[in-house]
Amino acid sequence: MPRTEEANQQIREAQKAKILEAAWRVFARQGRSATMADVAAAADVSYGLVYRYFVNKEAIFHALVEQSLQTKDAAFQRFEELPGTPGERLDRLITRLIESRRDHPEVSQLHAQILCDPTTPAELRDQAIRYGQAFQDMLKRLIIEGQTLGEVRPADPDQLVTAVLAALDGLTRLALTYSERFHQHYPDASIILGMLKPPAKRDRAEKE
Amino acid sequence: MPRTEEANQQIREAQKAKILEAAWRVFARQGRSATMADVAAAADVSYGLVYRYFVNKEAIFHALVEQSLQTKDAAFQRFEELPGTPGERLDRLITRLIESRRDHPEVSQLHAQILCDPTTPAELRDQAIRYGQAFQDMLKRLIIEGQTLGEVRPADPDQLVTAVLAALDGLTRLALTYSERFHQHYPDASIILGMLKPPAKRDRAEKE
Amino acid sequence: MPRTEEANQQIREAQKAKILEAAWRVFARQGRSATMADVAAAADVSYGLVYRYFVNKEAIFHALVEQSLQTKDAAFQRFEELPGTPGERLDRLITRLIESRRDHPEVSQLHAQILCDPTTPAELRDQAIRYGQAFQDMLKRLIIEGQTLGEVRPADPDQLVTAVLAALDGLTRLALTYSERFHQHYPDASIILGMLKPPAKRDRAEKE
Amino acid sequence: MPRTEEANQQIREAQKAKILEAAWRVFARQGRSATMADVAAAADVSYGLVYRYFVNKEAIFHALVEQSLQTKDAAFQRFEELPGTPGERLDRLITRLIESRRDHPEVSQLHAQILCDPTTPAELRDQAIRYGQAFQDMLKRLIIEGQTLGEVRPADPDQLVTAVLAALDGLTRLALTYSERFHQHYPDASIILGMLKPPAKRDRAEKE
DNA sequence: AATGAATGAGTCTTCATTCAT
DNA sequence: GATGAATGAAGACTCATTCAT
Repeated sequence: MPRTEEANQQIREAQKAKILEAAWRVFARQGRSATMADVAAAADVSYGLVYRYFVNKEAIFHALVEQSLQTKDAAFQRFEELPGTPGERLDRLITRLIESRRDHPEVSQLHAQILCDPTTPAELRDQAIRYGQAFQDMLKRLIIEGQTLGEVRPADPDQLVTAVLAALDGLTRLALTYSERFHQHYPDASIILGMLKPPAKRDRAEKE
Repeated sequence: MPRTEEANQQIREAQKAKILEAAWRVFARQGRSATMADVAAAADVSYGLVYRYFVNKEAIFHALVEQSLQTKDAAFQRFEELPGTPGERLDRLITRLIESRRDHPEVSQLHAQILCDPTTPAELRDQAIRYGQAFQDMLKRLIIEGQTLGEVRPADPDQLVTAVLAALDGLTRLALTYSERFHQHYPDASIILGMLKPPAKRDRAEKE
Repeated sequence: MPRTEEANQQIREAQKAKILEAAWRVFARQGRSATMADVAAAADVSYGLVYRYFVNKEAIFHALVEQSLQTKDAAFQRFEELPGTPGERLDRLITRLIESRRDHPEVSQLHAQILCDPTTPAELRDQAIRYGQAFQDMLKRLIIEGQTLGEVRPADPDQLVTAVLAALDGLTRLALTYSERFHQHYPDASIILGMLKPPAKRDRAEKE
Repeated sequence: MPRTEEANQQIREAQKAKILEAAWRVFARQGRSATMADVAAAADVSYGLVYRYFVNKEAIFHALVEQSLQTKDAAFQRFEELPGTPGERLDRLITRLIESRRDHPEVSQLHAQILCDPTTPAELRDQAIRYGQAFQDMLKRLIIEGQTLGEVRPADPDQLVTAVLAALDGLTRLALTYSERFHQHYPDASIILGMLKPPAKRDRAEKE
């Protein structure tokens, strides 16, 4: 007696989710060198089943990136609607990001792996790059607004965006690399924000 | 008639250098997944010859890290002897590092690859980590000195070190990832230094 | 629908047995220099499949030695329970061994190969050496008992054991080397037993 | 100023002898798996020079076998001229062989290696087999003569030859394999000779 | 839908042999 | 005659992917 079409659909979705969830863990830890067998084992699923849901290894990465994309997009969506001056909102955004990278590093780790590994196919890489775009756009907008109010350092907005991205990525990779030893010195958001804040009078005076 | 021992010595050094030079290019671009055949081809040398100069693939990485280690150590050595207040020297140090990462990214790239790839053997990883230690120590010293003079933001020195390292690493990886497209927005040193500079009065007032 | 676990179990055992059986033939003939491809081909199995059942080449040798170990141990076990005087039992033991080496030389051949090849890893070599120990012990016991009854030549039991072992090993290697041409002159057990039998009176008289 | 032709000739012979001497040691210990580099190093000679004197690795084995062939042939020649009854001469022959195998095992070891290693080319193998022929022939002759005098066990002479050869070969391989541990139990010649001596009366009675 | 046995192309490494000097 | 740098074919092992059940 065959299952109903609907029941099959549910099973399919559940299995796919289970595999993806396992893939998050496995690839975050072991990078692209993790094997399909690792994924299957982590998902507690048979070897061949992974191929029923994903045509190949790369497809899993696609799905992972896609998933993080959606999550982030939603998060930024919500963020844009929050109140406050641009400077205040930048504070909150950066603070939240730093905290989330410290406490839930999987997403950033996977991202770092994909971008760092040169064997990543171009298509997947581009997709991963696109992932940060929404964030970059928003950041740039906030920075420009903040600059008009004097809340943000008067520098090229694109450079400021780059610097913040770099710092965040760097934190992810350090966390990935040095692990425990590093957590003790995880920097406070205010330090990172120093890149955005207008310099102290003294500094400006010195430069002149 | 055989070559003189001296001539052989020269050939060996030249070949070893040629292979290492090729390895820099290949591994910086392709990471640990580059094959020995890639290296041999890049060095324009036969497959087996690479093994005459390096016992195995890992030995090449060791040699590369060792090489960068020496370069950096020497650079820091010279740096420590330069004059100026801690703040001024920090300025110069960071500026120089940012520039060198922008203009000669191979070293940092290789480093990022080795640390990022989870398959890197522990010994090699440790060696690569050691590589940054001299820099970290110096940075911390300068920061602490700078704080006593009020030139550096009054925050946990270890966190400041971490933040600077993260930003530099992040820049390397962004440069590696986004390549050309990214260079246009490569941040000015003053932005990165914003993490170290004392915050403007306004900020401090807000916090109180 | 997947196979039952039981069916898989059967397949695995059958395949493992098939590969081992092929390994017996291949390694007995070609020694440690036989390739994994040879084994796979002899087993009529793909290259990679051998590695599903044996982690590496050495593991196959271990399995082969282990297998012969069990066979021999069982044979000796049965033998120890047989009736007769020590001399009679020695006769039967040697006779049987000589015949089995003539008729089923694979085991002894593999053994000779492993011990003869200086590249054999120590662990495997030790295992192969252990293989003969049970036989040596029994032989020595029978010899000593036989000597008390005057059935065995009064000489150092260890030397007698060594001599018998040497003769048997020599037969194996000759069989391995000279093959067919040799079988016609394969010695009767009584000749080998001449090393154990008490010398004729005349001999003893001559020596005095 | 070129050397004289004669001087060159001398150099050539000296070098060839040096390489062969090194080859004896290296191949006796490591078998056919020893590398050409091993030989060159043992001869304290450059890598490429070995190829000037021997077209390839196999040629070295040929030369080694040839060399032992000559040595042995000469030894047997001398032996055939010695006085005594066949039985006495057998005693002396076997005794001497056993002693020489115990005290100078290199020749027999190399031989064992060549015959044992299945990768040995047929030509070389045949040459090595031929090596024992002179000895076998003499042995058979002595045995037959001894049998007419009642000094040797009345059995098929070919089988007796085979048994003696096997025992000697076995001793060599045991010596090669078990090394020191084995020397303590190295059998006395009289034990091996037991295979040739006529059985004691009791034995013959049993058989009838 | 699910399983895991089977395949084989790709990579590292060794070493006999060649060749320029 | 002598040297040792250079070559490349061969073999062990891994793992993404396919397929019979």
